[in-house]
Formats: sequence, structure tokens, C-alpha cells
Amino acid sequence: MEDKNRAPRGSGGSGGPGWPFPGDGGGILSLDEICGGEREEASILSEFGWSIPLDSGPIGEDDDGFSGFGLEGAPGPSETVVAPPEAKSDQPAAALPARSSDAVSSSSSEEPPPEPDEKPAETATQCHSGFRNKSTKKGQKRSREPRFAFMTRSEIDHLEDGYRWRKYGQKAVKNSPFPRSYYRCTNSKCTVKKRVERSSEDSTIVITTYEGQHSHHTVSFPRGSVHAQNAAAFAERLAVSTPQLYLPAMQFHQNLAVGAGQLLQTPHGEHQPSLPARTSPLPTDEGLLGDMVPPGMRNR
DNA sequence: CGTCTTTGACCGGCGC
DNA sequence: GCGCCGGTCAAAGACG
Repeated sequence: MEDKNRAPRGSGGSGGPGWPFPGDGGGILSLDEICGGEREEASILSEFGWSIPLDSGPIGEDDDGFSGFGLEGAPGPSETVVAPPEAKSDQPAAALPARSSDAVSSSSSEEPPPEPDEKPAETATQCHSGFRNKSTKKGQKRSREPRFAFMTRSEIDHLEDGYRWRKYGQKAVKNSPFPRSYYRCTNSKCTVKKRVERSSEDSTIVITTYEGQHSHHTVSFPRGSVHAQNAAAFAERLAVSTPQLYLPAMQFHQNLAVGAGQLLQTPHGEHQPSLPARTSPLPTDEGLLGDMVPPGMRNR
């Protein structure tokens, strides 16, 4: 059962894998967001390798804020890189800046307003990536929810992110020796899904892709998940005290790091820049944190 | 007892 | 039209 990287259920709560918390042994490498559902966008991002979508403006839409997590006592080195979800297996390592600095892991996210932007939860739930939508109509094109990918250097595949996840599948990835695990938020009303896989080029890197946004407020802390709680608390703090969070991802990361009292080095800090046009206001950008931190928390 | 993981099969999209 | 591949389902088992 517990496979190689999989932390035993007890760790932190059985269901709370998700965030890269150093406490567990890892640091966040990067975060990235992906398109709002259009394949093209995803492709574009891929071209950049690592790009930060949030770049253009407030992260997320207007109302969203975002929040970040930090770890307390985050020991491990962490890196931040943005990676297009689709690029993960293909060019993960390549994109990785390969650098590591001590820092706290942090993540950022923008969260789109829990709006009706998305399709009804029920539908969305099964359609995102969808291939098989039992409840979805056939003609309907699979609508994808915004996705964000994080690259985290960690020995553990599952990192706590404050939410509880239920694993519903695992598959071998074509060009990767490592399997990809599929998780779904345990909240029945929440349509957020998460995919976790290791970079085929750098096994120390875990690529976590979030899809959708949590529709529930709180993070349901798993029984006794210290990390999760810390993460949430940290995120909350950041949200309150760091307005700058509304910055491009890179900056965002830096801020988080600073906020956490640690220095987070962003490999691309300098390049972040050129985000292509698409970087502009992402239509439905959702933030990573968005997935992790409910809107309520962000504003709190 | 309830929750979560594991695992094989199935479904559906996409490329050739 | 066919095959490949990614994503999801669902039953069974394991664990706390």
C-alpha cells in the first residue's frame, strides 16, 4: 500500500496530501497555472517552459486574493518554478532551474471567484479533463477548469496543502518511469482534482497539478494534520499582511518566502517576464492557492 | 466502522 | 477506422 513515495496515511492526515510543505520533507519548486481550459493556452505555456501566468496583474480576478502557504520550520530546500502542466512530464527537469536554496516552501495562487463561471459542480466534476463523463453529455466538449502545476522538490509525493484528498486512480505515464496519481478533494461538493507525478528527468521533483477550485471554505484539516494547519495559518497570515501577494507568481513567491522569514529563491525571478500575451488577464485564472485556500480565508 | 488506497478495466479523445 | 493513451470508475482490501 503505501508505496514508495506515498506517505503513510497517518502522515498528516489521511487525506491531506497536496501541498508541498517542507515539514514533510520537501520544498516547493514551482507553481504554475495553466490555462483556463483551453488546450491552446496550455501549449503556449509549454513553449515558455516556465512561465507565470499571474504575471499580468492581480492574481486571479479581481476579487480574489490569494494566499500562500508556508511552512514553519521548513527545513528543506525548495525551489520555485513554474511549469506548464502539460509540460510536466515532457520538460520538467529541463525547465527546472535546478537550483535550490533554502527556503520555505510557499505557493501562490489566485483564486477565481467562486463564480458561476464554472459549470455546475456536478458536471464539472466529471468533465474536467474529462474523458469519461458519465453524467456529462457527449456532445459537450470537455470543459477544463483552470489548472496549475507546481513543481516541488520533495521526497514525498503528497504534500499537505490543507485539504483532504482522496486518491481515485494511478496510472503509468508514458514517458516517465513514475506513475501519476489522481486525487480528488474529499469534499463532495468540491470539484477540485489534483494530479501528482514525479518528473521523469528529475525524480526528486514532484509535479502537482491542480484543476479547479475548491468550493468549500475550509480546508478540512485532517485529523490532526499539523502541517495543514500550519499551512492554512500561514496562508492566512500572508493574505492579511501581504497585499503584495497580488503579484506575479514569481514575485509572489518571493514575497511568500520573505513573509515566511525565509528567502525563497526564484530561479526565474529575472526572467519571468516575458509572459506572452496570454499571460494577461487570465480569463479564468484560478490560483493555486485558490485551490488550497478558500476565498474566505484569503480575505480574512 | 468509516475512510482511504490499490488496482484492473473501461471510456473517450486524439493522432495517424 | 484503428490504436494509443490519459483519465475515471468501482470493488476489494487495509488501516486507524
